[in-house]
Amino acid sequence: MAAARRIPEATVARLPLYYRALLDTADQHVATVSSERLAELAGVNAAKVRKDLSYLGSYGTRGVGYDVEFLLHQISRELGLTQDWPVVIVGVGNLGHALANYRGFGARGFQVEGLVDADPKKVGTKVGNLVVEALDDLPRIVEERKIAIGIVATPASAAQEVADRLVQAGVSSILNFAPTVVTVPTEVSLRKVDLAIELQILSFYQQRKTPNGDGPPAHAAPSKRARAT
Amino acid sequence: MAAARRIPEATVARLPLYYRALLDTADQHVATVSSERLAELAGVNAAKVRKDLSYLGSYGTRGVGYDVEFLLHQISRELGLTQDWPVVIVGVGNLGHALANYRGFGARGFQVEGLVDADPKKVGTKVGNLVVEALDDLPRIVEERKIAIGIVATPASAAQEVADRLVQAGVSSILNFAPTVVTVPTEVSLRKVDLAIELQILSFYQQRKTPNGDGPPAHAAPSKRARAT
DNA sequence: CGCCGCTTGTGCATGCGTTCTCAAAGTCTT
DNA sequence: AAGACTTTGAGAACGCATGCACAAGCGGCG
Repeated sequence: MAAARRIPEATVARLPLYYRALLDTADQHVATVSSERLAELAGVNAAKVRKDLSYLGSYGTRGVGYDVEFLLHQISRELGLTQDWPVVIVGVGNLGHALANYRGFGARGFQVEGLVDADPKKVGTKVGNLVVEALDDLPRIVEERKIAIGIVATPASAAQEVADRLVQAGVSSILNFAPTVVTVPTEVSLRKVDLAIELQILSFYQQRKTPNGDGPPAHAAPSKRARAT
Repeated sequence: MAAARRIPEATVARLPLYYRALLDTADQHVATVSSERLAELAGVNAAKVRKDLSYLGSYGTRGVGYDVEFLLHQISRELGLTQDWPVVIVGVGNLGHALANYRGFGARGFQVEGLVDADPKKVGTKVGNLVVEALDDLPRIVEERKIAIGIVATPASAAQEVADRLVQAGVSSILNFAPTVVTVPTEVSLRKVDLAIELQILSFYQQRKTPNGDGPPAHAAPSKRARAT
């Protein structure tokens, strides 16, 4: 079993897609899938599926396809889903609230085991079956509940400090929902989800579709100098 | 003006970052920024900033940098943020609720002008200052309010049908939050945000960090050229 | 007025990711 | 048991994105 394989980042990002597709397939009591079928379910193309899976090992059978249960096991092992990951959510506003109640996390082994907010008025209130705790208790919470993953769902202004505190408390992976850039030490993993940015990207392509007739002259001498002479 | 410039996808995805960084800069009454400074604020490197911005045009001044206001205008024009984009959210569960109340959208010109749910019990209830409407009213809503962008915040099981209905109703850009693959005609833009997938990606790297006893050796030589025959 | 220092814009090299293609390797059929 | 058929796994080519390095261009200073 060749350990320490180097799996490209792009492949890692697609493994959860395959995982989900395989779960669906298993639910329908299908024993094997071809790369073609899996590709269809995951919304990618077949060659990519095969190459991605080949990074994990030669788990397919030529002429047949992949054993669904076996592949599920391999991918979940690779993704670290064979264990449960307790997570803490910092910031119990609209978004934090929704995330705390989001069933999709628990279903994949991500149990929300802590809800934290800086606002004293929120501390002590219940969300689902959890009680909101104080930001200052973060180190204790993280240690006691062996939390490795933190979710930042605060306003942008608080995000960097919260991230710092999470790192300080011992968290080594952070998922940031705040609309701002946060930096963390290199040994800490960081991913971000920015809702407004996704819309802006859509807006870019949308705008190119709708030739909105009344378009103002592109070069509408916008204020400042900067282009004179 | 050289219209129809082709802007690489990777660049488009970063323009909102620059936009946000520039807004912050403008708030501090700073008139010009260098690519270096902008890179720092956006969390990328300076060469990338310059290359990205060069796709928009030669808007910088050598020896000086970029005029903040001018660049803001150019980027917002390119991203289509000079106009307002009414959006409709389908699915008023936890997530839909949070999205409906999320201030970040409105701040960038994305006004939520419709909330739709298939559940008759939810129709008629108020969320913020909007009343939830019926799924069947989607065509009317989209047309009357000139909505081009739809947000899917339903459970996975409903997502594909909702997407189909959105397209049918005339929406041409969709942001999908449901944890499933949805397909749309090629002329419709589609982006997805999958919360659980982000956590799974973190889990992958997290697992490689924590040498959890029975696991593979902790250090997976990162610089390994791996290419054994 | 010319020189100097700064910052942009871009050509180029490099690396990563995707896709095409096909031999290898298995199953199924007869 | 052998040949036909199917599907994987990987080599190779291609294309996109990144990062380096530097000339071109601009403002400021002497």
